[in-house]
Amino acid sequence: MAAEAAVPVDEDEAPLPLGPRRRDAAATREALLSAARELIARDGISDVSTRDVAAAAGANQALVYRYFGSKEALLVEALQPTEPDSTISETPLAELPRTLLRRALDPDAPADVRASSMSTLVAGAGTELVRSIARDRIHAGFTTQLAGRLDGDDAELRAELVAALLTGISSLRGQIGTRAMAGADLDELAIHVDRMVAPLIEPALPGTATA
Amino acid sequence: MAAEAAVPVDEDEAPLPLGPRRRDAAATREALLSAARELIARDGISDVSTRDVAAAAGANQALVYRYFGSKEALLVEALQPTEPDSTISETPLAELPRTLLRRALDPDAPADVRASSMSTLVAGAGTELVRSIARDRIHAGFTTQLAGRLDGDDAELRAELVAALLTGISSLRGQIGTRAMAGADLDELAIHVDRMVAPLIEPALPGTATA
DNA sequence: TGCCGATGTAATCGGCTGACGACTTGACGA
DNA sequence: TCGTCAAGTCGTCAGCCGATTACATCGGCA
Repeated sequence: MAAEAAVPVDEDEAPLPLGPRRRDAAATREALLSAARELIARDGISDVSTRDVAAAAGANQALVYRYFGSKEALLVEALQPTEPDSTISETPLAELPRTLLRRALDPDAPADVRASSMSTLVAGAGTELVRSIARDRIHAGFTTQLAGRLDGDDAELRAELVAALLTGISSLRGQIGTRAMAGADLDELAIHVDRMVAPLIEPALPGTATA
Repeated sequence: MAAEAAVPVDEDEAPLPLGPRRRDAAATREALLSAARELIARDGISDVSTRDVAAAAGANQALVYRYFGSKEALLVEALQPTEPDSTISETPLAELPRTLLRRALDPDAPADVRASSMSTLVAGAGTELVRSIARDRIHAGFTTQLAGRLDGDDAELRAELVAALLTGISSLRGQIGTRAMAGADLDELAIHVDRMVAPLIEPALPGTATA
């Protein structure tokens, strides 16, 4: 399954034109991380074992403990975002709901994106460790960024409501496979999401009573 | 223990989680089911073992297999709704969102209600069995009932969007414990939920294009 | 060249799990 | 009184898990 294990055209020096890359600690570590993200995205956090990760990475299971110390530490590092995401801060507010929706539901996204997505984290929230990771990721990577673009005093709550909606949609469509949700066209979904999110992100209308 | 001259048959299904109920097959079976629901509601579906259920029920672990045949069969029966719920069909549409929200977030609800709630089912969707149960439960117990009260051709999709929102809120507030969501007052939440759900349940506005 | 640390491997340990079979206990009827 | 059978108990098996240890091997450096 490891697509990069057979072709040693990676960084560093490449004095070996042929032959498998052996005894490369950094590459092995990265292969374990990559395999962990792949399995997390495919099977969920709670269904990942160190033996599966090692096998998928073409490495020995004991190396998980040499390089990460514990299974938890491996998962924590695998669930970290690989690169900062500026979607929320750069997308126009009017296009933001469907942009976020599209990204949350994209099944072809890279494994590291899917592994650390909100719905994957919520689905694997069986341990306090995963719960705290999910809490921090949603807060730092979603809530504060979106809340910063909203007006009003309860901007943070409204931002989390957007997160809740996206998480719920992703769960019902991608995991449970509810009929209408799984069969719906993405644009059709986006229309409804737009209308649901609008009251949260639009500035308070003067004509609408606050009660 | 020959002191009692007459043994009245009064302790049939007394809700006593403790007490040496001996040689009562129906009661033991029910105790196992009740304990399973309690543990599912507390720890999630995937964290329930037959030994834990038996211990919580004050029964022997082997009895799980005598009365249910397998762990799966026990869980399937434990996740069935104990009584039909007419909340969706009887509550006025205008009050429905906050009524459903209150019920989804009530931490004092009976164990069987919490065990078979949408968020619990979604959180334990690690196996295809649980996924199919969640699919059926949401469809029969929520989607069709709510969709039946909505107008328009995509009523089922809009009903599932309500389910997605409630599921997401319940997950973020009850499991992850996101800051704003966990700290928000329920009435404050209900105001936003009302505004989010309104575009889904209100009859199509004449001024809005259907495309 | 020969050493030695870094890298990788195999085997194993203790624990928990679902599942099963053999056994014991108790109640009830002939 | 005693046989029978359901109800409940006990011990165990096989598998997977995280984690650890002892050992094998490669490769750079003196």
